[in-house]
Order: sequence, then C-alpha cells, then structure tokens
Amino acid sequence: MPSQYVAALVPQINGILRSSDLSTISAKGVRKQLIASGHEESVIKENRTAIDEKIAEIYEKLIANHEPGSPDGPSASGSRPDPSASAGPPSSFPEPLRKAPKVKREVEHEVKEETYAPVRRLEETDEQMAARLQAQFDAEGSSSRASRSAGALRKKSRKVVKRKKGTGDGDSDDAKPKKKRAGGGGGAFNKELVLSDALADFTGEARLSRPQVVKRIWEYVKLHDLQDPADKRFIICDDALKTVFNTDKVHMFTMNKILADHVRDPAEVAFKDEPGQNGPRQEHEPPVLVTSSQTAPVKAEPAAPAQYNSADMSTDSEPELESEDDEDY
DNA sequence: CAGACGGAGGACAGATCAAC
DNA sequence: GTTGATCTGTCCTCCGTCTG
Repeated sequence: MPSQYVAALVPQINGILRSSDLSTISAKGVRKQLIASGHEESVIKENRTAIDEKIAEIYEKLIANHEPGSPDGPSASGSRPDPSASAGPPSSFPEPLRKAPKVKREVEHEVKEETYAPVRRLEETDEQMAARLQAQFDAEGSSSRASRSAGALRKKSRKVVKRKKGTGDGDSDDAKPKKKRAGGGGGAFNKELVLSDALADFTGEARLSRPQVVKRIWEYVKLHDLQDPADKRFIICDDALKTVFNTDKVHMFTMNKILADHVRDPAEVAFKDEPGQNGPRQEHEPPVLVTSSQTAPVKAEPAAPAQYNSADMSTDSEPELESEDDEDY
C-alpha cells in the first residue's frame, strides 16, 4: 500500500524537483512542499523512507538527463520555493549541478525568485517552463531590480555568498579562478592602522589591522573570562577595556563599531600628527603586553581614555554608546 | 532526541570587476 | 568613465537542519 501511495506521488515530486533548484533542494524540502500541497503530514511521515528514496531516484534521473555543459538545467528558474530546503541536498544525492560562476548572476536569480515563484504548468516541458520564466523575468526584471533597495539586495547577496562558501568547495573557482587581490593576503583589509592611545596601550601595539585588533581583544576577554555568562555575546569591561570602550558592558557587534573610532589610517594620522601635539602613540614606545598577563595593563588614567587629537574624533558620541550598549540588546 | 554542522547577524574600507 | 556590487578577516551566539 505504501508503495502505491508513493507511486502516486511521483508526478508531484517530479514537478517539485523540476521547479526547484537542484543544487539546494533537499528531501525534506520536497516533503514539506508535498504537505503544503495538501498531503497529510502524518501519512508523509509514515512513508518517509520510501518517499525519500523516490525523491532521490527522481532527482538522480533529472541530474542524469541534464546535459553537463548546458547553461541551465531545472534550476534555470532559479527557484527555491522552500527556504528551509537550503541546508543542502540529501546526503545520498550526487554532487549538485553548479550554477553559473558569476556571483552577480546568482544574486539576480535570488532576487527573481522572491517575485516569481515558478510553478510548473501541466504538461509543460523543461524548455517551455524555462522560456516562460525567462520571458517573465525579462519583462519586469530590470525595473524591479532597479527599484529594489540596495540594502535588501546587499543582504540578499551576502546570503548567497555565504551559502556558496559553505557548499561550493571551491566550485566557483573551477569556473572562474579568482584573481589574487592586490596587496596580497587581504589587501586593504589587512592594512595596518594606527591605533588610538587607549587601544595602543591595551593591545601593546601602535599599529594593527582591524581583524588583528578584534583578535587581540577577544584573546584578552577569554583570558580574563570577561564574557557575560548570561549572554556570551556581551563583554564585561574591566578597567582596561573601559579605557577603550568607555562602558561597563559592550556587545560584540557594538565593539566593532566602537573600534572604528580607535583606528585611523596612517596617512591621515601622519598628516594631522604635528610636532608638539598629542598625536597617536609613538611606535618606539614599549608596548604593553596584554593578552599574556593576568593584570590589567592599562595605565591608571583618571579621565576618559586618551584618543586622537584629531578634531573629527567625536567625543560626544560616547555617552550615546553607553546607553545604546546597555539597552539595545 | 541529542549532537553536529552551517548560516546569519554586526562593523569596518579599499581594490577590483562588471554593467551601463 | 562612472557607478555599484563583491570580496576580504575577525569574533561568538542563536537557530534551523540534518544525522545517527
């Protein structure tokens, strides 16, 4: 009896798979769509194993029928109707087909799927459906893309990028080997920045890249067990950290924001660092080792932490940060 | 059902590339 | 030529999904 039930599901599974992105669809996702289309959840669960096998079977057929070199297969629609299916194909599934190498194209497909949930029409072939969706997209796609907010698009595309990172295994590199970025190993990102006095005292370095600063801080936090036990995303500031963050407690995300006020481009600092002024920490000053010490390495400074003398270093934003940190999270 | 795993979330800025 | 999107590293927690 279960086999008959599963057999009856074949056309529907077939349709779901054909209208889905085979690189991301999962058996669970297909089952969910079956339930969404009116099938009893309990029945689906009862026959889960058999259904999964059938899904895998159909999936493999679709993959086999797909020509390796063709630009788009069943995923041409770029559809992934069930977001929950994004965790990846079932383990028994073969390596999913790869999409076009250009990330930007993928982003557009991602955007498209929000508007056009592709539903296979009865008796429609792959080609027909692909053509229909393409025409639909071409007709309205450009304007809707243009009007979409940059922020939303950026968020969306970030998701794509991250997903590719997780599942791609360098596949995108196969299609289009990435050029090494200038500067080597991170480029501007790993550029050394001049730290504020407070941060320089804290880290023991006058110059560090931003990621390095974050790393040092986390080393210190872990070493001194300064994470809020209730929510480890919060860092409880001891005296040393207070000189940098000027608050009792800081969220890890806020930390990054505050750090922005503590780093400056060397060129900018050199320009403003006139002799006789309180410029940034001199590089020849002996650094104070922080992370390996159990005692707070900070100078006992009664006032607010020393910062750049630059006029654009906003000091009035600090009280604001305090209130934000404590209440926003 | 518990554990493992992966993605999302925030901030930062400059180089690079694609599209127009 | 201009504009806009992407990529790069770092941190940890939460949450959804999958596997055994």
